[in-house]
Amino acid sequence: MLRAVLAHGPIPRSHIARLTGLSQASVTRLTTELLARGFLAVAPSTATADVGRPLVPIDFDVRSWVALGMHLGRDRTTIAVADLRGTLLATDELGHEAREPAAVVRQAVTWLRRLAARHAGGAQALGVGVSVGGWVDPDDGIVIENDALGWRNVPLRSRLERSLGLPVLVESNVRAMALAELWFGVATKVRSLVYVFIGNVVGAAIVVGRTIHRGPLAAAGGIAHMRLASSNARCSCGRIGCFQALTTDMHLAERAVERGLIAQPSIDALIEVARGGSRPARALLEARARSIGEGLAVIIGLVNPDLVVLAGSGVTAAPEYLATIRAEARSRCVLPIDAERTILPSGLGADVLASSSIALVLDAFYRQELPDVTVRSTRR
Amino acid sequence: MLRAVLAHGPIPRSHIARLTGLSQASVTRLTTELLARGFLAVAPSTATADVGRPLVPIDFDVRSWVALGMHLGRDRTTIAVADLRGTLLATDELGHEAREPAAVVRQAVTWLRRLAARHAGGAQALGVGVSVGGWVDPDDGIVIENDALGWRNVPLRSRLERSLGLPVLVESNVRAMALAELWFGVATKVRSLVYVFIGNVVGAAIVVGRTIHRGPLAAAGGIAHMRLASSNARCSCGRIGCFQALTTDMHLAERAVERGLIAQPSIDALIEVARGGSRPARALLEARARSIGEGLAVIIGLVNPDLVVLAGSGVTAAPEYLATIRAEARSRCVLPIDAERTILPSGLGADVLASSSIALVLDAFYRQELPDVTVRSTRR
DNA sequence: AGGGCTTTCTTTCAGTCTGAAATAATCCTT
DNA sequence: AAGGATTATTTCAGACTGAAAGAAAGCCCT
Repeated sequence: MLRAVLAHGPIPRSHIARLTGLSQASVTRLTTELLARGFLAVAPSTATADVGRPLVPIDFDVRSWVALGMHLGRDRTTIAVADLRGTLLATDELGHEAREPAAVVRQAVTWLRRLAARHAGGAQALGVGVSVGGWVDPDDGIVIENDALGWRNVPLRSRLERSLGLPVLVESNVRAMALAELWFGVATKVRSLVYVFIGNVVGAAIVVGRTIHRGPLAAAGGIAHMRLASSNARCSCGRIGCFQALTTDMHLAERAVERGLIAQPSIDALIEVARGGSRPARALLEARARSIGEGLAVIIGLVNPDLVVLAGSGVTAAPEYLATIRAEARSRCVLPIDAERTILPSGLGADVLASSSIALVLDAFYRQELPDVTVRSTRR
Repeated sequence: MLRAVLAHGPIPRSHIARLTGLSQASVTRLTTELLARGFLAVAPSTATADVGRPLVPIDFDVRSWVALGMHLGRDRTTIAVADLRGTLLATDELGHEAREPAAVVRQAVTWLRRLAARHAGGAQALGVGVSVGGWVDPDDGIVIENDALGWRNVPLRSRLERSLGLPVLVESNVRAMALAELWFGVATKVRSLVYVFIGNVVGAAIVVGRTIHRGPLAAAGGIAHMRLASSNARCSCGRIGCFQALTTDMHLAERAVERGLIAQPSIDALIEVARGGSRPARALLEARARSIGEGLAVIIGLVNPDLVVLAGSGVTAAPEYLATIRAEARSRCVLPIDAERTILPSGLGADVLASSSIALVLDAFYRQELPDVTVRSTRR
């Protein structure tokens, strides 16, 4: 029901009933409960049909509840406050003072408290979504391994729950971003999805039946060392031709430096040069796009999702290569895929990090998995 | 509930309640309904605890219902009758007289009717599972493409339902086999699974949350053209190093002929020679095992299933190479996988084809997806 | 202004499913 | 034959559902 409200903005009860297949009676009962709990509110009625009892549009109550989120990145923490619809009310970025878990957590907690106090307007917080890179076990809320921060087995959830007194949802950043895409991005109407992130690291998240598939080790989505045939670049794992070695920003930038196209290894500089007309720079970026397409073909062949969403600086910084990616994926794939429709760039803008941490909370909320928030129908 | 009965054989109601988490009251109600409908029966009581009211073991009623199945292969049709537990009551193989859909279907229907009449003992048939190679759309029951039989867009289900008057479930053979593994094989206790078949063709099936994931084109599990780096064998698709080109029986047999190891391209002959001590023959098989392991590493990294099940003549005919497959997969995989536990050979014997067609019916039955069979609790 | 008309929303009612707890059943032990 | 132990059944109340009847709230028309 909440999904119908999310998807269709302010919406009258009778439409909800039609969309969800529930009876009007059930919708009324549920909405009264949700109105009482402060999750929904009556929206100002817009001009509607000129006959019959007027529609009463229902919408999320953006005043009484908020979701909080934080993304713990290599160099900075992004914190966010958002309403139930996922609209960001405020975000902030904090440069790390130190990378020790204790210091990062302390800083994030302090500033998140402050941000919430200032922008939540007295609303209650549903919970806190924590998006963090590397290998994460969401069930226990533990960061198993994060090279960027140098963390190993950090019990993030228990620490944060203790100091914030709110439900905390820890998840890998790639999976969090996939959820954001699923709720607020281009994948809202899709059942299965593979989200592919290509930036300084590469990773994927698999969604089947609108549920993230994590696997027993919470490690599903590992595409870094998928072997591609198109090159023999050496990967940090010691092997040759890994997807990671061919597609990360860093790899490309280093190649460009080797070839004297740019002075410092920076992907932005390389894109700049390519846009300036440099043939070899463009060739490098084209080659990466083909590698990405090649990898996608493998993923699409194996998983055949409704949709593939591409994200990360490796894709968004130079969208002009999307066509190459699509063409390569299509030609490598035995399936007759419609690449224009099934391979899409991320629908989230610059606020991906903030949105993705928020998506963790709202996903749990919509699924009724949040510990203290359960909705049952009222009977009088 | 039925799953508990399937897993734990004859089992008293109170145990079912404990296993399923239902209350004893609900279990009683459901069992009485299922007993009345002839799905369950009271089993002969075995000697049990020597105090208290004796347990009444409940088991499937193997007399009043059966499942029927057929596998349409390249050269022959396998037909089967089985009880609700999946135990085969009778199977038969029919060589095709012709490969036209009409001829194959007519023959299969005739003989399946006869087999059922003879071995079902008056039991009703739940439905007919049809396992067929190639690209199949199970929703519409259409065989989109099957090269072995030369079929294109054959509306198999509608034809069979008309002539048999029973619910018909059409599914690709690989997915049917994965279901059989899920219900009767080594994957009964597992939530997610990738089933990898390697024989004259290669293919996979993906199970997440004990449900087959098919994807929008019903094409999930395509691993044939996944690129491996270990060789440059040319695939029928025109590319180099495809998984298919490196691992099918036919490919291996042809290689062996090229190298003069055997006279006729036959995988069995090659295995024979290798077992006889031929170094180059063994090297060929070892190389295939490593290729398979390499492919598995990609699959495991991406999907991270609870379990990988290997099947098909490419694996079962020469089980001595399983260790190589596992070792290669483990070494190629960045995850710390326990290959001995998570990569297993199929748990089904020679009756795979029959069992897999039966699994289609029982899977639908257990999920209550069979059109005329729905169970609701009784109230008096 | 007030009675129809139309549509939305609410309430009533009956039905289904559930589990807790009381009750019945059935065996073994003494 | 009574007592004990345990399983199976029934009774009961609670939760949820949809169908249908009823109330509400606007417009239209005279």
